[in-house]
Amino acid sequence: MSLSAFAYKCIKDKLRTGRFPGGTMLSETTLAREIGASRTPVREAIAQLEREGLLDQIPRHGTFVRVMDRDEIEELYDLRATLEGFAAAQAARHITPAVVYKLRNHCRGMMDLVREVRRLGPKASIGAGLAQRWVANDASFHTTIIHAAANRWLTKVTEDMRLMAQTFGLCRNLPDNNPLATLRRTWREHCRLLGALAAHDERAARELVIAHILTGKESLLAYCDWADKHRGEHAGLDEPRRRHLQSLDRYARITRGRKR
Amino acid sequence: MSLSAFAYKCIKDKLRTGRFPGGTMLSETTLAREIGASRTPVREAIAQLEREGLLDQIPRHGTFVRVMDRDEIEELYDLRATLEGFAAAQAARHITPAVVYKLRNHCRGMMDLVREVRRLGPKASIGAGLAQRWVANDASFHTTIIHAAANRWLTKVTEDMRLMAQTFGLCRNLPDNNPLATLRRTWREHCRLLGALAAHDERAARELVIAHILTGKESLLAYCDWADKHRGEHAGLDEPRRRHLQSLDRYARITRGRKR
DNA sequence: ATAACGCATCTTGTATACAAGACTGCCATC
DNA sequence: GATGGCAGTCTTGTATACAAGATGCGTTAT
Repeated sequence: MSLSAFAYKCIKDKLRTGRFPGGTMLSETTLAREIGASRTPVREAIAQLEREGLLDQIPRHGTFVRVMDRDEIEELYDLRATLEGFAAAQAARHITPAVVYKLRNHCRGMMDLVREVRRLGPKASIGAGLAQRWVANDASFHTTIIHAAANRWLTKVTEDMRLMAQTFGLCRNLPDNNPLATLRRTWREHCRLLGALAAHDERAARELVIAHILTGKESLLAYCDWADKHRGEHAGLDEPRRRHLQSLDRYARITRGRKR
Repeated sequence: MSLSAFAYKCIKDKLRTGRFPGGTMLSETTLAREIGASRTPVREAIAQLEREGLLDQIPRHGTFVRVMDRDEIEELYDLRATLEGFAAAQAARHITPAVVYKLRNHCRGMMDLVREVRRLGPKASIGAGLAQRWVANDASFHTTIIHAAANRWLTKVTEDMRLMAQTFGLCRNLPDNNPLATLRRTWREHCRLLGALAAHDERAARELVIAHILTGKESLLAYCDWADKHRGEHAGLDEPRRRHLQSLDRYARITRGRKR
């Protein structure tokens, strides 16, 4: 594997796991040192991530982790709904028994998760392990459908969108106060979608997916609003946090002076 | 402007105008010499064009101008139909009188084109100038609608798709044996779409755009089939053509050995 | 004649040096 | 005290040198 690819994976991982929160400034030199390569491959990785919409490179100023405002999140989810709706319709047309079987297994896996969460009690918050399995199952379900649509361009574009949703993704630390209900709803919607796909019902498949994703959008936006309202309550001023706020400020200043 | 951006524009232009036909091998060194820069900016430009789907870079072998097979063209147009359909629906929701006015001007411009072509007589082939104006008008019409949708991610993705369609774009040298009819049809469809948009009729706008693009797909595929059938009839073996065939061969050999 | 080997030359991948813009903080000046 | 300039140090942008894989062709051995 090339160093560029390695650097790309490194940075993307840190982005996905929240090690580099929005607004963080990334220095090519520093990253190169951390990764153990020269600036060249790091630069290529950064360029690619910028093209994918995860970073924002401002000439001669620096590259920053993009932050999405509320409108942008809404736009992203609207587009995702359209794309995955199309994917579902195409999948319904082309689907094979093997894929149906695979999707059914995913649904079964999610049912198991529901059972485990139910056993924890109605108010218990789910642990990191369960949350991770949940996210992985959900992602895999959607990805399977996208691939079943058998449209290479669609696959590429949609994967990009999913990555962004996941990265900015606020889903990761979504503090759901009723995970059992959310999980059951997700499971139910997946099952219904599976039914439509197996029956080759293009219209139903499209509409179910669109509704599914728009539901996700609503809950994410609700979380955004909640987070906005409770902003600034973290008065803990440890060093890295302070530095992050500083870089975020710089980013805001530069982009404001530039784009407006 | 940075040299990278300049190199990007240079290469893209040559790609769009058909100077680099599908299968051509691009050498970083050679391009750098031509552009008058070092390999670094050229490399960045190539990387970006690869991400956009116009080039195909094969590690340690070279980078080639992508060629699309029939299926891929079909997939591209299907996706474009979905994306631009969504754009039209959103545009119908958000559209302002100013945008309607702009679109009306475009329609008027196309009507002028129709008149000019009609004056040429029913069987005359249209010249390069007219063709260029036609393509520009069409592109601008669609782009205006996409922007009116007010979804930044959609704009980005769709522009990429349009660029590809245009580049591979076979539209450029589509030998239409009845340009007047095609032009009139295009004009009529644009007018009808404009009506739906002005009336804020989301459903009609979406369906009209989808039909419009799928019609384009059909005529392009028909041309592909025609070109396939008449392949190999160009027995003229001038030096550049020969070199191109050679590079195309190499490309085919490598990708075949690699992907299959 | 044919197959295999090796070298010259192509390709990209990576490291590094240097240039130049942009920010920061200090110091001198008003 | 406020303000303007200036150097040091950050950032990215570009050129270039070198490494290493891939290719093609000529030579040689069978």
